[in-house]
Amino acid sequence: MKDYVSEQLLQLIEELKNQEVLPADLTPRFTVERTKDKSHGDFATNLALTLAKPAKANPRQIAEKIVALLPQDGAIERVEIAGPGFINFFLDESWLARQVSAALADPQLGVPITKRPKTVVIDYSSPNLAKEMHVGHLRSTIIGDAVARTLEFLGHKVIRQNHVGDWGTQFGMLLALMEQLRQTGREISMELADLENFYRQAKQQFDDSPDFATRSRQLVVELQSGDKHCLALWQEFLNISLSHCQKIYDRLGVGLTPEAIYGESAYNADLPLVVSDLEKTGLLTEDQGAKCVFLDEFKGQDDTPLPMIVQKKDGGYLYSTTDLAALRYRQNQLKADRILYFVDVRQSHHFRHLFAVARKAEFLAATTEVEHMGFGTVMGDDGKPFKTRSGSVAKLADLVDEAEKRARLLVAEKNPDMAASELDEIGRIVGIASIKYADLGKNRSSDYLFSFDNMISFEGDTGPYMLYAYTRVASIFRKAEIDEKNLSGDIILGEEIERELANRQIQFAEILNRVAERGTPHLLCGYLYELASTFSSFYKNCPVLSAETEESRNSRLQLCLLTARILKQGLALLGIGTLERM
RNA sequence: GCGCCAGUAGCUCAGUUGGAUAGAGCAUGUGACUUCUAAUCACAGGGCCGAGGGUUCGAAUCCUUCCUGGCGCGCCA
Repeated sequence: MKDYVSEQLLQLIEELKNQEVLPADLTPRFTVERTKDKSHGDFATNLALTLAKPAKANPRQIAEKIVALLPQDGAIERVEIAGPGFINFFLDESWLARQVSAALADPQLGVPITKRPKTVVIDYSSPNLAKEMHVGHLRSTIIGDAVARTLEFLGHKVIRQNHVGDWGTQFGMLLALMEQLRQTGREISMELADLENFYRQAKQQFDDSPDFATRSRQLVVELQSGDKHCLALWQEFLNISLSHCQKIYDRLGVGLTPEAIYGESAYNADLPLVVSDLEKTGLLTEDQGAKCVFLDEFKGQDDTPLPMIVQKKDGGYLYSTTDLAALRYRQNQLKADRILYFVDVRQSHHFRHLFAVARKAEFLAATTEVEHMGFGTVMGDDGKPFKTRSGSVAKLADLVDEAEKRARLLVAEKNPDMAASELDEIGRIVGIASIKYADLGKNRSSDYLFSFDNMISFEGDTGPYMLYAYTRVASIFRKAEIDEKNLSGDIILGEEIERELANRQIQFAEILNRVAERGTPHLLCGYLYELASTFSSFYKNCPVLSAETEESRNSRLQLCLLTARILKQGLALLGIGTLERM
């Protein structure tokens, strides 16, 4: 609708140019926005205000000219000029009602499939397989997942890439410990059940025992040269670690599968080629024995050029090299039109550098968009990165356990007679929803404070509130005992709150497009919360099943149905499941 | 030292890229359950948008100088 109004205004500007009210070379910047205040209509534009200066006229006079030129339109009931020269648009009620009917008839709920589908590669989650997944992986995993789902819903082809850390020197000490345990006849898979502890043991031995450290380094070299024994140990380790990750993904309802795994080691063979190709394009410089790329835009202290080192003086490669290889693979093999990285915002400098080098080296097509979708740190009550009470990094699995436990407790409090199995199920869904909603609801790029108390408080803007809102709609249909497929009749927007609800409902598409464009699921959370809260208010004020007339009852049932569908779909795009009762 | 990000109600956070009277939730206070789930709803109080200066019809938003906090900055990832 916003786009539609903008379109008309653009035509109108041309008309004004023909009339020589405006200079011909002018391309005005203006906005069409939803209003905050109902008295300002449903939409408003500042066009007349921005035109005042170039037209050398009073903004209100220009506004009048604009209004006079606006075509008669079924969607707009009336137009008003207000304040210093804003033009306010009031939506036609029957038009709004028809939009609701159309959305109900549409499996996409009124959200158009994109006319220009893109292949979008999304790099997210990407844990280090040497350790267990911890709280630091939460945001990348669930924000990336939500954006992936949203892009798919809009009709794009999404390729998920889980760029796991499965290579590097730390694997030497892990393999050394595996080897040692095997010699003493211990069952390795058992020992690896607690990855975190395994890593700690290996690290400790590495620090304490020179023999162990030597063996570790030796194993790294053997692994890199493709030694069979080493590769087998390494593969065994990876399998176990990956299955830990998959377990977390499944619990969290994250749409990552083994198919998405394409780790650092996948690029090993490519690394020398990256370096030689950089050399061919003349970008490579040797500096103090290391192979570097220097770009003029990247300066360090005292204006000294800042290199991107792609090969160390000992011949080893670095993460920059791997990232370049990955970027090229995504461009050439995966045919990406757009590449998104959901990685800690602290790496933003690295990514700027990486993208610039990749462009210069033509590893990326000029038309390919690449964006670092950085996210902030999860903080504890003390304002420092979130840790457990004992001061160690919080394992994701423990976090999920805790959330489920707390959620179950509160659900049990509300439903003293509920069967244990149902409590488990509901507690699980509510717990996960709480964690995910609390995280996804915050602006991606800033740090946020993690608090179980806030997110499982069950009051206000929380995951549980969203699920509760959904169950209330669901219960209406249970009670009514009607098949939603048989609902028909016109939508009647008699009450102000009904109008408001309809207005929200038809906004879904606009929100999803913005989420997809900016990689910001918190906009969807905010929208769904407003929808749920508008619905709660409607639910209070407008009896549905006992509505005064049959027409009103039918209309309200349809408003309920669309609310339910948008809530369910919207939450699904966030990776949050719904419940029919709770 | 250089660079990036942040500073909005007691707390946690929004603020549609410069728009109309800066908004939510929690917490506090008041009212509403014989009526579709009160995990709810309605209402109230609460603000020098870190500070100063500038740009203009109009600034939380843009520019500038400071203050405070966080994070980066050549062979880790």
